[in-house]
Amino acid sequence: MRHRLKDVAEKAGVSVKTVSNVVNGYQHVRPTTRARVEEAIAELNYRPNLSARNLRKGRTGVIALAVPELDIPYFAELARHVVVAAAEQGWTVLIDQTGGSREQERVAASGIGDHLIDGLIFSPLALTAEDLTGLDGTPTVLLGERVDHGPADHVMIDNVAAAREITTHLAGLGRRRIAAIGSQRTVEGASARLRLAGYRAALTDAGLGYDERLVAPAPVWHRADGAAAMRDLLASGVRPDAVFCFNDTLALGALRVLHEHGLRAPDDVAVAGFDDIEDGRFSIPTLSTIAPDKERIGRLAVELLVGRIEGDREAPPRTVTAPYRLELRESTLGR
Amino acid sequence: MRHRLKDVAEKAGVSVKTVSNVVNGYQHVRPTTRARVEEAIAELNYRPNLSARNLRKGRTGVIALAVPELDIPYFAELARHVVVAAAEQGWTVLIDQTGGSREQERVAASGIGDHLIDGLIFSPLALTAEDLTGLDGTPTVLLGERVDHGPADHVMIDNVAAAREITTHLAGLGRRRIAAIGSQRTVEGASARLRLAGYRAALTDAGLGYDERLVAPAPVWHRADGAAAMRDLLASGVRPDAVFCFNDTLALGALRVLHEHGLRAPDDVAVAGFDDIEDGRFSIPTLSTIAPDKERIGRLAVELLVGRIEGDREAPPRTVTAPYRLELRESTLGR
DNA sequence: CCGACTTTGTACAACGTTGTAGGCAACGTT
DNA sequence: AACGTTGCCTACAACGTTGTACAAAGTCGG
Repeated sequence: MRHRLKDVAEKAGVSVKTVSNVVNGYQHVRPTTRARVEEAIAELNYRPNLSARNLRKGRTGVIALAVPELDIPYFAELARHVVVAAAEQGWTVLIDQTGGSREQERVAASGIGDHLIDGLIFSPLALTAEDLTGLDGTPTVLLGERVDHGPADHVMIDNVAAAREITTHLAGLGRRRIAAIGSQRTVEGASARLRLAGYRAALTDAGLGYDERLVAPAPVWHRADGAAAMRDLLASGVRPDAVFCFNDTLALGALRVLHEHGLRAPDDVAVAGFDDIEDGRFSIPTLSTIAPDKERIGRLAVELLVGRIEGDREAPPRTVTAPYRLELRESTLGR
Repeated sequence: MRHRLKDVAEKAGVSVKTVSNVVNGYQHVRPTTRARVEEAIAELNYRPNLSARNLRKGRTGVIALAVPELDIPYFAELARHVVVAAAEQGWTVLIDQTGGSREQERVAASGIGDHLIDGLIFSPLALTAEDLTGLDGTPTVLLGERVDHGPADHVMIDNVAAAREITTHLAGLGRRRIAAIGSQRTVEGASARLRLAGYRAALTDAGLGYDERLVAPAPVWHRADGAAAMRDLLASGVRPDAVFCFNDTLALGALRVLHEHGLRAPDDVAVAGFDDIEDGRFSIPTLSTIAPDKERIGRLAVELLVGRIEGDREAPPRTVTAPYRLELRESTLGR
């Protein structure tokens, strides 16, 4: 059976509030009393009832992390960092999968488990800025590029610069026909738009023309979509000598298809990705990529959110930019 | 601002309890009253406070899933299935990462967020049966092979049979020097022991001798460990012509090292894994593996847990076995 | 040894919800 | 007309905790 403050109080011969004071580490409890209470707590294996505490305090100590899909490695890795950063500050993280659908995302945004959470770290795909303004005021931090000047705090990396940098790397290898995989025409495709912009800027920098036939769309960014896009590129006869994929899973799918066609990376086609997921360090060949500082992103998101929860909720939204690194491996450099 | 039952009640001109009755769908509320209340609810955008409801009802509607690491794809995929299965029955899932350490696992087991959760689905690595008996009686379902006859419900697949089957497949290809990667001598290594047993049984079936030098240990089962183990095997000069890796990430690491050594899979060394993670369908070569029915496992775990929460908590522990499939791909069959 | 102040502890109310008990109409039955 | 029955609704208490107000005990300076 679970025990309550009352049980501990009776056992220690003090009032309920005194036990509460001990549990919460208040001063003004005589050491002898404190010891007696602590003994009773240990003996009964007392644990506070969080629902009651939350009801009283108006806080739950739980924040939610909403991501499109956990089995996209990037989000799984990010989740780990968020959980760790939150735990350091005594917060529990509830992880929610939205599947990337607008409906699910709206449900998540408007209060997973309703009053269960104090704040939300949210990596939206489909949601628009307007969807977010309708929130009841749950403190929210956005990850990624979806909403440019939304009503919430925001952690991002400079997608345009990163995409430009890695495309420039491809051009620097002497590649002239650099393809891109992952473009999207939908509203959801904010990241895609930014990365495409970086890609185009790099082409201009390198004095290369922009050829629309070298840009392959991918509705979502799974391995299978990268594979399909690469197949289309090869079938269309445009013969790229390099491909910049807008994320790593796309790139892994593309590598697979190149292999199926008997083409070698990077000899025939250099391949670069974006995200630096674990797989890319062991793929054949290993994958050159943009490595966002995920640990930093997770930590910043938690800091912003906790600041919002405990501080001024009406302060203007802040946008924080996290650093990234160029991680060059075999898929562009060879062995 | 958030509204309470009381606000709705005042607006609708009824008592607080009547609003509660409407919210909970009780009968004996006149349609006209119900309509008036519902209108007020909509107008105020009322959401029940779960902490208060939980306090009153003694239930939170939240179950936790504790896994070692989310960025091990197997667990991420499993998590998705658990979340989906739970959502279908109206339960929210809180995902917790234990990191596989005994200490963290014990914390998780003894009540993540204390009274916040009604039950726990738990995939332990390091915890022993005794650790679990100490629980306060939070309904728990175990996943995986750790605790054979522990005090809790259990969902598993037949590891011995599966390992035997895939090893037999390797032998059936005519391979004579079949190595194994992933053995563990620690208490944590229950899965490792079972899979090793299946491997040995298959060797016997095939009339092959057991050669200890062909069995490489791996303290944890990440890609890097598979790579290290494969390197050791090659360096030791035992030259296997096949490897059964105890999970897919180990196998991907092994494939990588074979490639670095200029060996081809499956021509020189056939490679098989275990878990059927997404990566294995796009790796080069694609990976032959044991495919546990993860969707089924997730669903069974939720069903067992909910049954435990809502039903008889004292019933004897049940063990349920989920099916698996042999998924043969290029790493053993070639193209 | 007294008054003022500090320390230590207590009683009570409140957080928002739901279960229990019961009240008041309206109805049909004797 | 008196009665029990049913349908609809309300008042109250309780879940376990903590903030507020205050009482009791201890300490200190004069």
